Amino acid sequence: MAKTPTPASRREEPLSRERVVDAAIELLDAGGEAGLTFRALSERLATGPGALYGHVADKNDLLTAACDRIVARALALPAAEDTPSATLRAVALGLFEAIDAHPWVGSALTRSPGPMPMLRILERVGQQVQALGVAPPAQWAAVSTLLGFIVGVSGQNAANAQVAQARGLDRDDFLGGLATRWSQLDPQQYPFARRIAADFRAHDDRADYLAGIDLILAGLISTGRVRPADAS
Amino acid sequence: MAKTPTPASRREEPLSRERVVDAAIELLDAGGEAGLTFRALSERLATGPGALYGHVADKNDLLTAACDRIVARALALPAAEDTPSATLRAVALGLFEAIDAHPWVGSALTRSPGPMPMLRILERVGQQVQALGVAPPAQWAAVSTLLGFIVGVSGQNAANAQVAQARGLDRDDFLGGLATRWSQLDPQQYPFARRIAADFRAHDDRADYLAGIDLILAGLISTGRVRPADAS
DNA sequence: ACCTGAACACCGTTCAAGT
DNA sequence: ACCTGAACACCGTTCAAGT
Repeated sequence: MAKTPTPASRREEPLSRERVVDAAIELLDAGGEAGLTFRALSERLATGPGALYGHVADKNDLLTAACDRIVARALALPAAEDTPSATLRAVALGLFEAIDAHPWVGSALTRSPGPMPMLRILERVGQQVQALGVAPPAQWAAVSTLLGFIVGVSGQNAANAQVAQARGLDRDDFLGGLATRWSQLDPQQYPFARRIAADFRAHDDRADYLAGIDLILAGLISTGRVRPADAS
Repeated sequence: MAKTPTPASRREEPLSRERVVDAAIELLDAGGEAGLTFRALSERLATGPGALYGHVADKNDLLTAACDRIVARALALPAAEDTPSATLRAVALGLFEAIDAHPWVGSALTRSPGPMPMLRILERVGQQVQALGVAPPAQWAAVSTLLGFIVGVSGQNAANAQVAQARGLDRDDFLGGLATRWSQLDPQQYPFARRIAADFRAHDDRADYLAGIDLILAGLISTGRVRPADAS
C-alpha cells in the first residue's frame, strides 16, 4: 500500500528536461498513464508543478519525450546481424520487448504519429527493407506494413498485460480466463472463437509475433519484391 | 464557434443505455475522446451527470460500448464475396473505413482487449482464415497477425487524421508538411526517411493497407498454409 | 425505482510573487 | 532567469435528497 515507492530524489542538481523525463518514465512504469501527474512528478522532483513547464511544453510533450527515450534505447540495442531479415527480426523483437516492459509506450506511440519516436522506427525498419533489396516504388508499402504490424501487435500485447496487471492477475491467469469465457460462447454466433480458445490459452506472444514478421517477409519474397537469397 | 452543434435532444423517451451510447458516439465524433464528458453528455440528454451511472458502469464501459457499436455496424456491412480472401479484404477495408470515420475507435479498441469489440473482429477474421483452409495449429498465428495488422494500421491512420484535424489541416497538407520535414532531415542519421519522403507524400493509405493484407495473404500461401486456389 | 445536482477529490495549466 | 504554489477551470464519480 506504499503511496511513494521511492521517497523522492532529493534536489541536488538543478531541474532539467532530462531529469523531468526520467522521473516521468519512473511514474509511468509504476502506475501507467494514470500514474503520470504533474503533481506527483513535481513532488518526486521536490519542486512545484509550475516549475515543470520550464522544461516541458505540456503533458503531451512529456509523454512523447518519455516514449522517445524508450524507443531510442530499444533501437540502439540490437546489433546488425548477418542478414537484413535477421536484423529486422532483432529490431522488431527489441521493440516488442521494450513495449512489453513499458506498456504505456504502446498507446503513446499511436497517439503521436508526427514526431520523433515513429520516425526512429521508420528509419531503422526502412534501412533493413532497403537492404533486403526491395525496389524504391515498393519500399513504402513494405515499410508501412511492417511498421503497422510491429506497433499494432506490440501495443495490443502490452494492453493485454496492462489489463491483466490492473486486475491483479498474471498473464497466464488472464489469458486462461479469457480462453474459458471464449470456450463458453454461443457456438452459433462465435464458432471460431470457441474453437480457437484452447490454442489461445497456450499461445506464445513472442513466437506469434515473430511468426507474423516472417509471414510478411515471406509475402515480400513470394511477390517478387525480395530475392529469397536476401532473406536469411 | 458553435459550442452545442445540435441544441440537445429533448427528453421524450426515458433514458436508456442505448440512448446514452448513441449520444456518446455523437460527442466522440464531434470532439474526439476529449469531447466525451459526463457533463456534456448529461446536458445533451437533458439530465444530471449522476443519472448516467444507472445505465453505464463508468467512462471506460461507455467508451467500450460506443466502440463496440461502431465495430458491430462495420462488420455487419460487408457481404460474403466469391472467395474467402475477397471477403477478408472486404471485412478489413470495412474496419479501416469505420475507424477512419470514427478515429477515437482506434485507441479505444487497443485499450480494451478482453471484451466484445475485439472478439467480434477475431470471429469474423477467424472464420475467413478457416475458410481459406489454414490448418488449426496455424490458425491462431495467422489470425493474430491479421488482427494486429488490421487494428494497428487502421488505428495509426486514424491517429494521423486526428492530429491533422486538431491542427486544422486537411490530410494532404498534413502529410505534405511531414514529408517536407522528413526531406530536410540529416542525411547521415535519417537517409531512409529522407529518400522515402516523396513517396510518403503521394501515398494512398487505403491502397497501402490493402497491399499489406495481400502481403500477409501471400505469406500464408508461400509458406504452404493456404492453397493458392483458395486465395482469390 | 429512477432521477437530480451539489459536493468531493482529483486533474492540467497559469501566473503573480518571490529568490 | 528560474522556481514556487495558490488559484482557475475543469474532470469522473458519489450520494443524500427528491419524485
